[in-house]
Parts: sequence; C-alpha cells; structure tokens
Amino acid sequence: MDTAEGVADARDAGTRRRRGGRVPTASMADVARLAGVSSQTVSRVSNGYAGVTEETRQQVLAAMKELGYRPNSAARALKRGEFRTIGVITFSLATTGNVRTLEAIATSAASEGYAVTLLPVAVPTQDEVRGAFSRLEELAVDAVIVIMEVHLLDAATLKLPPHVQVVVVDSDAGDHYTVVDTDQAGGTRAAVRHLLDLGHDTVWHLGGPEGSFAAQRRTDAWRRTLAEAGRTPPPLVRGDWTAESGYRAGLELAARKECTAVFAANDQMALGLMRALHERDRRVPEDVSVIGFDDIAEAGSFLPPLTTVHQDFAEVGRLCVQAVLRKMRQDGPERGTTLVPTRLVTRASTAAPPR
Amino acid sequence: MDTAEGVADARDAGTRRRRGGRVPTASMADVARLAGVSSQTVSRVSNGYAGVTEETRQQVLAAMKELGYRPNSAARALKRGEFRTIGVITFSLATTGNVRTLEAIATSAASEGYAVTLLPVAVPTQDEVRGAFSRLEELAVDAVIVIMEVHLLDAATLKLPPHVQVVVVDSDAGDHYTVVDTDQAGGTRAAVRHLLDLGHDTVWHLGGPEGSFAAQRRTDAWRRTLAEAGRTPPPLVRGDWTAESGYRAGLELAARKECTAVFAANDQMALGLMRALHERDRRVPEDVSVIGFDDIAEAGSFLPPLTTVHQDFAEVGRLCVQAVLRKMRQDGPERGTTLVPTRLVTRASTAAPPR
DNA sequence: GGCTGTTATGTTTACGTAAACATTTGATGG
DNA sequence: CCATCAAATGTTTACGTAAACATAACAGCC
Repeated sequence: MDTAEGVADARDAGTRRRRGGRVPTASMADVARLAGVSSQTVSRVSNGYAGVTEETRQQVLAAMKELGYRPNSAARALKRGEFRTIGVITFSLATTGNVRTLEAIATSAASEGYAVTLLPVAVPTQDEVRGAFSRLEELAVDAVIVIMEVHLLDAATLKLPPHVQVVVVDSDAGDHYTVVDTDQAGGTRAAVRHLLDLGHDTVWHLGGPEGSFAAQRRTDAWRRTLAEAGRTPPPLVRGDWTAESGYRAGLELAARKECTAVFAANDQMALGLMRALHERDRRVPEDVSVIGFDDIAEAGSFLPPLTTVHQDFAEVGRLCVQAVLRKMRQDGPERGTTLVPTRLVTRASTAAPPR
Repeated sequence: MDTAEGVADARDAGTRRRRGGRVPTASMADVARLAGVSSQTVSRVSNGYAGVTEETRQQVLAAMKELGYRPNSAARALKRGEFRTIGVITFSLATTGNVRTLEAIATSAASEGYAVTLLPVAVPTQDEVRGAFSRLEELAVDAVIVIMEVHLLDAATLKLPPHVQVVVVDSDAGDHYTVVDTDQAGGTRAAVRHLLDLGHDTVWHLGGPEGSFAAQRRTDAWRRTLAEAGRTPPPLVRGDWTAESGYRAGLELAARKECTAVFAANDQMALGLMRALHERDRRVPEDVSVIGFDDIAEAGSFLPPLTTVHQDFAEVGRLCVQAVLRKMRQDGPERGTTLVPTRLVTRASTAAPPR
C-alpha cells in the first residue's frame, strides 16, 4: 500500500495532474518559474503591457513557448469580469437570412476579438426564449444578439440580467432594444415600383407567415406602395417561407388570369410559385412577372433567373456586433432601429405585362 | 471634494460596484449571508448535492431568488477545469450541409448541457485553420468539432492542445481523428444504380471542387459503381458546388447528345445544370435524367422536382456531439470513421432514357 | 452514559489571473 | 556622494466557486 502510494506520488511530482485524468496545462506560475521571474511579469508580457525589458520579455516568451503556455480564459474572465463572448440566440438556421447574418456576426465578432456562442431555441415560444435567456445568464456571455421574429421578446416579462446587452435583428422592438434590420419597406417599395413601372396594373403579393415581423413589414409596405400609386391591392396570399408553400399559393394564383405580377416575400416561395405557374402553363415572365426577396445564392439559377431584392446580411451582422459592443462599452441604454439598405437585382423573371 | 467622495462612498456601500461601471451580481457569499448559512451550503444547494435539510435548502433558494443569484460560469469553469462548451470550426456557412450539421450540433450539445462556440475560418488555408486552433486554445472550450474539408488538418503540424478533443466532419482524417460523415459512397452508389436501373447506358458526373473530400468520394464512388456494372465512365465534369458552376457545366453537357443521365454532386449544381439543359431545349427527364445530392429544402420545388440523395445532417450532428463527449469522458484516443446512411429520394427529374 | 457512526453544516484552501501596492535598481542632478 | 525619481520587477490580494477537510449535533447501542 505504502509502496503504491509512493509510486503515485512520484509520478505526480513533476507534472501535476488534474482530477479527471486531464493533461495538465502550464500556468503563469510555471512559466514564471522557468523564466526566473515573478508571475506578474509573465502577466505583463502576456498582456503586452509596457514596463518590461526586452530581455526579460524574450526570456518569458521563450519559457511560454517551451511550456506551451496558453492563458486560462476562465481565470482571465473571472478576474476581468468579462468573457469576450457574444451569445447569439436564434430560432432556426433554416432560412438563408438567419444563417448569413449569423455568419457575418461571427466574422465581425472574431475581428473584434470576441467569440460567438450559439444558443438554439427549439420552439419559438415565449417560454423557450425565456429559457434560452435564463440559461444564458449563467453562460459565459457578455452580450446577446437575438436573430428572431420577436413579439416573443417581451422586455417586461423577460427580466434580463442587467449586465447583458441585447441587440435584436428582425423585430419591431426598437422601443426597448437596439434593433438592426434590413430596410424591408424600402426593398419592398423598390420591388413593387419596378413591377408598376413595367406597366402592370397592380401587383399581387405572396406574403410570409403571420408571426413574422419581416413578413408583416413587407406586406405593409406592399399595400402602402400600391396605395401611393393609386392602385387597389389584390387579396393577400400567404405562405410560410418554404418553396412548398409558394407552390401551393402558385397553383391558386395561376388560376387568376388577371394576375400578371407577383411580389413574393422571399426567394424560396418565388421558386415554388414559378414551378406552379410553369405547371399551369403560365409563362414567366411573358404571362406573369415574379419578383422575390433576399437574393439567395441560387436565385440567379432559377428558371428563369429571379429578379429579387438583395439583402446585405453581412452588413446587418456587422452592425449588430458594432451596436452590441458600443452598448457594452458605454453601458448606455441606447435604443432605436438601424436600417440596412437593399438593392434591386433585375434578372429575367420580370417583364412588361402581356397585352 | 470630501463631500463628493462621501456621496460616492455612500452610494457604493450597499451595492458593491465592479470596475467599468458594471452592475454587480450577487455571489455565493451574498446569498450565504442573506440565508444565514455558509457559502459551501449555498454551493451544495446550487449543485443539487445531497446532505442539505429541506428547510435549509428552501432558505437558500429563497435568498438566491431574492438576490437574483446566478452562478458565475467563469469561476465555475476555473474551479472545475471544464467549460461545458464545444467549439465548432467551420470554413463556410454557405453550404446547406454545413449549416444543417451545425444546427444539429448546437441542438444536441444543448441537450447535453453544452454550449457551442462558433469559430469561423475566413480562408481555408492551413495557416488559417491553425490560427483558429491557436485562438481556440485560449478560448473557453473543452472540445472541438471541425466541419471542413480537411487535408488542411494536418495532425503533425497542428500540435493541438492535448486536452482538446477533436471530431471532424467530412474528411479522410480517420486515422488521426474521430470522423463522422455521411456515407458518400453508399449515397452515390444508390444514385448511379438508380439511373442504370432505369436503362441508361452510362451516367455522367458533375463533380464538386477538387479540394473537397466529399466531392472526391462521390466522384470515386461514381467511377467504381460504373466499373462494377461494366460501364465506361464518361469524362468527368467539375463544378464548385454553386448553381452557377452547374449552369456552365450544363451548357457543355447539353451539347453532348449521348449524355442522357447526369449525377450532380450536389443539388445546387443540379439546379444550374437543369437550367442550362432547359435553355438548350434538352428536356428533363425526357431527354436527360438528372440526380442530385443533399436533398436541400428546395429540391422538391425545382423544375422538375429533383431526384436526389437525402443526407441526414441532423444525425451527423448528433453523432459528432456524442463522439466528442465520449472522447472527453474516456480521455481515450478513439479514432476511426462513423458513416451515416443516406436515402434516395425519387422525384420527377429521372426517367428512362429516350429511345 | 460514554462510544460509534451518521448527517448537516462550517472552514480552509486552491483554481489562474491581474490589479494594487511594494520594493529594488539605476540614472540624474545638485 | 547622496537625494530624487523613474523604470523594472516582485508581493499580496481578490475574483467566485467547490473540493477537501473539520466540526458539531444527534441517534443508536451495549
């Protein structure tokens, strides 16, 4: 027994072992010992502070390299009171927009030295969102960006941890949070005007699901633009963002001979719509013009290539990160909405109406 | 002066203030004080350990609630030596596969009580990947999943921090890491056989970019399957995964009258391919059958709806998390490749060859 | 009634870092 | 040649948590 213990002790003497059989990592103290300096000096080198001789610095760096030293982020976070991490809450990664925005956020955050932690919310209910926030509170996160359609985000009930800053994408919560969003209204206006300018009497609209703010804004702007031009809006047709729902709606619209121009609230639905029109022998764009929204990567390869409203997701993501960092730094309750402009991309799916 | 300081002191007396003007959060000590117990007891309650009277427990819980106590994850991580976080390194979120896998990983990880930190790598060079790993080392991460085409991942040069476990998706690095991947060969075989069974003499292949292992495997399996059936493989045509590249390849293939069946390495390229065929008056599937790979959400809405190989990304993600957790827990150098089966989804883009 | 064992709780300590404060060293100026 | 000061480096401490160890309280037993 004694022998066994002795052996164990001997083994542990040189390289200290953590519980759980983990491989030990070098700490500042280890580096300091090897370099023959105090751990504080190592800290200074590690953080690039002034007041260290070049000679000492080189010694420390050498020791770090030899031991493969990496600062322990947990200890750092504990000491500094910040994690250099941004949490992103998102309902689904099924839509191009969310994904592209997330990607841009991750890239922007990285360039600012921040990591991004992903917090998927399975079902977009108040409870689930609240659950995500609740988990978040004990998570290593300094700030939060919510990519979500969010009436779900009720400031009153949520009771966020006070130090967590929130920025929201795609919401009308501008009164309570900082919101960054694509200029839905501007994009819609451009799309609808494009069709009217081509000579169409009016423009039909294949809208997104009721729950979505983005969808609602596009629908509202569609109505407004038609009204401003003195046209009567035809009945609204709704989909749920999927190509499949666009197809179903398309079968309906194909039956309406008076329908010569459709503004679909996203490209996927436009895709399904065009398939339905094709099946019913309504040619695009000769008989019916179709315009989408988003400008997904494939839009130019649809049959025919789709005219659509290009969203600058990268910019949205960048602005989110900027906003969240600004809020963190100033600690101020900055609110309001920032809009990112869109651009109309004209391809082959729109043309003058048949005469 | 004295007055001002006095006021400041008075303000700070009750609620301690952190540097940087942060709002203070309650610590275990605060809860312990309020509940009239030791902080260790609070810890026990917080971690659900046995050996605490129900009465005491309730008191502590009440105190926690009153103070809005949340465990500090940095301190916890420091003490426990683990972050309960998995890092995901990914090159691009532009492909459906990567995104769907990421989503599944995030969901699985969450259900295991792990968070997911996203590490985007801008350019997929060795250096960049190494950079990501390097950043990773000082990041709050217990394990890493790489979603990437990775010759870039060279075990020898990388020198990963020894405690970080790695699982790789889409790679042939099975000798060095644990790899989870879709059964590319099986899916390809099913696709090619489907076309041969319909009566086509041979099957053309629109492959993915050279750099990609997934692409390479699909190409290899295509050749092998044809060889097994005693057919001569036609010349290989390459794209870069985008619909646009599929379109360009399609223009080429449309000129070959002997080409009656094409297996595209992904759905996007199949989309572009079909557009090119359509433009050149080659009907799908009457003149040319087209089959894709992935089964993206829109595939059923293409013109015509695309026959394709369905990948179970959710399963891939789930298995990745399982594997990484297993590795962490056993601390064993488990290696090898796990394959996730595919399923052929037959739609309208494939038919018997013209006679 | 003292001994043993169990259960509930308290105390001490360490995790790795970095701020705050302390000390040493060497240069400058009178 | 010593006082003064600045620069370089060292020492102490705290961040919040939880393991390890210590103690107290009480029940059961001979």
